[in-house]
Amino acid sequence: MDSIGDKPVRVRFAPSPTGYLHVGGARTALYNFLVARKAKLNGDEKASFILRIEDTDAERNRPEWTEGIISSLKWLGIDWDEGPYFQSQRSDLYAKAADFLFNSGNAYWCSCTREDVDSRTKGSATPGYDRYCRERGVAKSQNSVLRFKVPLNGSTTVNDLVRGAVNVENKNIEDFVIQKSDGSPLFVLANVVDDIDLSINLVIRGEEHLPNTFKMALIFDALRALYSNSEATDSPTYAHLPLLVNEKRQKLSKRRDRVAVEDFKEQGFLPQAMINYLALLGWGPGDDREFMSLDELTELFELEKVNKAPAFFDEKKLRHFNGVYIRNLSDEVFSELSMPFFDKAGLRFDLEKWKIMVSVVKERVETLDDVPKMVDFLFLESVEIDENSKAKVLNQEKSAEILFLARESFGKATWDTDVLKNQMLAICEKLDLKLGKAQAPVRLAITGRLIGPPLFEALVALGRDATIRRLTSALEWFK
RNA sequence: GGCCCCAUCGUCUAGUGGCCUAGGACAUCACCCUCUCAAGGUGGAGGCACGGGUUCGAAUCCCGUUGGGGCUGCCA
Repeated sequence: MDSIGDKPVRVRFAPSPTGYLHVGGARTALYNFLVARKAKLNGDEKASFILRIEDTDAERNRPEWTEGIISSLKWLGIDWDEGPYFQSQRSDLYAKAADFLFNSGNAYWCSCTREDVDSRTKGSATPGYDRYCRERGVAKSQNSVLRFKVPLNGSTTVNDLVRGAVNVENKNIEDFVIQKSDGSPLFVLANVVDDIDLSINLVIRGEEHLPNTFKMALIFDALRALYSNSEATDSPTYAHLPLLVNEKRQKLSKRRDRVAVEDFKEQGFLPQAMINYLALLGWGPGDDREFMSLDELTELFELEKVNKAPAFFDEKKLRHFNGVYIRNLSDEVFSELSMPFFDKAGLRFDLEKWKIMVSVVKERVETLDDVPKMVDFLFLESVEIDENSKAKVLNQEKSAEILFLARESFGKATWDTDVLKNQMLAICEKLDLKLGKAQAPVRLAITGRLIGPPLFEALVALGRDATIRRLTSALEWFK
């Protein structure tokens, strides 16, 4: 989508600050961002990506959630051109629209309580509001809500870039509430008013909003006269994105699923990997490419190629992507990015030791959170020996000899990976063992585990004194 | 229940009537490489939900069935 007709593309991401930014929201934001960016790339210089905070529900909104959403977007590298606009600061607009809808006969006051409606419609074939107050001429009061007067006949069609034309009979749309009894607008009203006011011409959002879209189209038509002097007389184009679902194929939920973007940051995922993976959930470039930078995504992304079916957010694949992105980092950057994770692990960190390990660790982790776990033994006074591994080593023949000979030769060897390896090779020859077998007891003594980073780099980083000490204490196992 | 959406390997996808004996990636299995573990390499298993049409020809178009999901709030 290069442009909407001849007008500059104006898209928006409109989160509600009732929780952190989750991956589904992040993907929606990303697609909006890519569309605007691509439009600019193709010469639509005024294309704009707008951030709008939908905080009309005073009960649930918290400023700290807004902060969280904004910082998550920034972390991901998703930047907006305009805003953030806050709906809570634009009440006049919605009140004016609500008044207009009432005065033009498109809305009416309703004093029914939830219980009233439920008792009347119990057992009815058409649940939902029964239009009870539609012609009663109820006056505005502290207990009344404003409802939209949905046409009884005809049908409403929404043109969707992803799904094509979607149609619903108006009689199946209930007379929905557009303004609460406290005077604040509901989502459908505020959303339409702002889209008009901000001249949004392309709405990209999650599929859960598809049913709302019919109501919005109705509101839009009814409001046309109010805004007849403005440019926004054409309804925006819509693109409803397939939902992101959990393993049970249900919509990702903030309460049920652990999907906060900030959590992924905490766990040591890289924003570039997140972006790349998220972009692929519901879209593909058409060939077999999977790894793409933001610039490449911008160039290749096409809303029209977005899938219709829901996509499972697979953390396994995300981890794989993250590992690839980590391995592509320079040692310097990787080392730098690891620092906060060492802090978090609370180890007695030593930069000189770490420097020796950087490149070999980089090849072996999938998240930055894995980093301290892999080299913790370097920063501990003594290591905790894994019991299962110890049992294996004790069962293995010649373990004691290996440890004894290693301590002897390491005591006087030049402290260098190649030298140490050759020393071990000599021991192997003497005991008629393969290095793979012989290194195990030493590794356990030094790191406490049987798996870990390459042994000789680890020894060099640990230092001679600590190495000898750990070998000596391992020798105690055999007494 | 009603309205709406959706349906290619376990997962994400390529595929837009013949190039499909359905391609790639993650996960999985085997082997190779190897100081353990990774990474890398090679190979394997694994899919067009089902039933009808349309057509010389369908994963691709149409209808139905089944299955899944979303919405159904004075939330967004």
